[in-house]
Amino acid sequence: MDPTPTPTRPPARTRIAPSPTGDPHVGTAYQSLFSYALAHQTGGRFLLRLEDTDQVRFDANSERRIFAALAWVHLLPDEGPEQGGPYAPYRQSERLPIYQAHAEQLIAAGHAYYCFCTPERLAAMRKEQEARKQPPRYDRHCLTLPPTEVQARLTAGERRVVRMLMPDEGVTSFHDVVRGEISFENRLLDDQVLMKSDGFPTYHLAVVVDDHLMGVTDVIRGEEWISSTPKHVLLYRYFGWELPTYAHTPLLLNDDRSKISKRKSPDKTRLEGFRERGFLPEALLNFLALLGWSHPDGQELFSLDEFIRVFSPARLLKAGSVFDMNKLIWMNGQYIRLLTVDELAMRLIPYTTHTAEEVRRVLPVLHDRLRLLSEFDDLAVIFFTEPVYDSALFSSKQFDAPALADHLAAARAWHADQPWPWEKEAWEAGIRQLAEERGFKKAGDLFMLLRVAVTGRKESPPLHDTMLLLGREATLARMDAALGVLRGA
RNA sequence: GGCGCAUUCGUCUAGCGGCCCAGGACGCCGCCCUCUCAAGGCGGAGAUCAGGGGUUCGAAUCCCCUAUGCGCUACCA
Repeated sequence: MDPTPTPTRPPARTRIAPSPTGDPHVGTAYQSLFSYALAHQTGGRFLLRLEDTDQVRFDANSERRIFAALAWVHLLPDEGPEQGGPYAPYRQSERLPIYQAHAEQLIAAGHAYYCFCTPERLAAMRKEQEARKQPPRYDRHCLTLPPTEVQARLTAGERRVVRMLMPDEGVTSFHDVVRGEISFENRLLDDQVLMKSDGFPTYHLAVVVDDHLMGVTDVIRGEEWISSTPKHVLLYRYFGWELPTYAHTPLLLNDDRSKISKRKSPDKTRLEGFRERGFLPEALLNFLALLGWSHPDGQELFSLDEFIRVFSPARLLKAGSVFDMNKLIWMNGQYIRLLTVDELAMRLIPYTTHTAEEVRRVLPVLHDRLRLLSEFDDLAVIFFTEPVYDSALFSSKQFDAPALADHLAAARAWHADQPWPWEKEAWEAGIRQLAEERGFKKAGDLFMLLRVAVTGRKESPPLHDTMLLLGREATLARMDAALGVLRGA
């Protein structure tokens, strides 16, 4: 039984390279999903590399949280800062000498140069270019500095960056697995900063050096990186390295079709938020897999293992997709229904104030009513807390309050006479007969009267189930309490 | 502004020249089941395949143009 791509390719080494700057992002799980699947379907490895090169935005807690979030969605890396690996260290901040050496190699080869321009000068230059409606690009002021002056300013310890020297002409193109050939004119490329003045590399240098050194064969990343890819391709060429395979995935979108953002979609960006609200990681993953990709057989519900089996980057779509919370919630309900009572009870523990025993007891009647794990306590409250009656709920078209009280009293007496436990068929027949005797136009109205009396709500699991779960004494006591309200009102 | 990428029901998508006056899923509506709410079952509304030109006997599918959207344009990733 193997209807799917027996990969006829060497093992893939893929990576997710988040920057630890805050809340673990849904995009990280989205990208990881594809990279994880490709690596594992080819017998390769999936690695996590921390791109902590921005000292300004760095957040010390972020790494731990990213790792926990990936663990939660079952996308643990095979190599990374926590579990190590043959290409450690996996934090870029611990690889500074490597980037330094590579930057110097580029300078020596004439593919990069030192730049001493101040932020002020660059800002002024950009402003002027903008005013003249020209594309903002570095004017290469420092490219022509005499070598002796460069040397002198270097020894003086002046602040400087290293810039990449872009070719003046020609075209840089690369093949993208999902979009085909993409080309950029070299003369339009800016002389990118490779090494910042604080000694840290920029993304462009670090990603190329590390992907190569770590043996990454397949780069799967978001579409927002397409524009920078020519710079990366040029770097590979300067270093004389073999290019990885590129696959740029579609973007996750806000409702207004802009790139998904915390500001516009606060409920969709934080991975921890999904966990807090009671989404199952397998449902989130399944949902994410269906954004920008579809199962070859049209299946909507499938496991991570199944996804690994059939995933192919070539089936990735080109257009971005809006994250539809409605469908995710539906899918979560599907996954909840797939779980056994015992499994579900275990999963509910972090979301409930009740004991595992209590959860297991009432779960059978709540199972089909749950969409989010966090909804459990609200649904279960009828079993654990005495109802606070809203007299408006008792209102009936047919009877006034005193009449309802009489009916309820009769029903209460009838229940008290029944041998416990109340047997379903007999109980239901009894209620219907009582409804008829007491002149109810619809038997359903008596059921509703009892429902409100016993649960304090107009919606609940089937009444008989509910009463059995509550027990004889509690059920009768609640009827008495309801009677009090009805007579007082 | 420049460059790049994209464009099938409200949303996620199937489709890779004839099987499509476009199929599925979520949502919505109705019906069934039913003591309520769910779950489940059945059915319905919903897309002139962004627009316009080609190519072809035949185009959602290939080519060109236009429009629109998005992305990038930092010593952020």
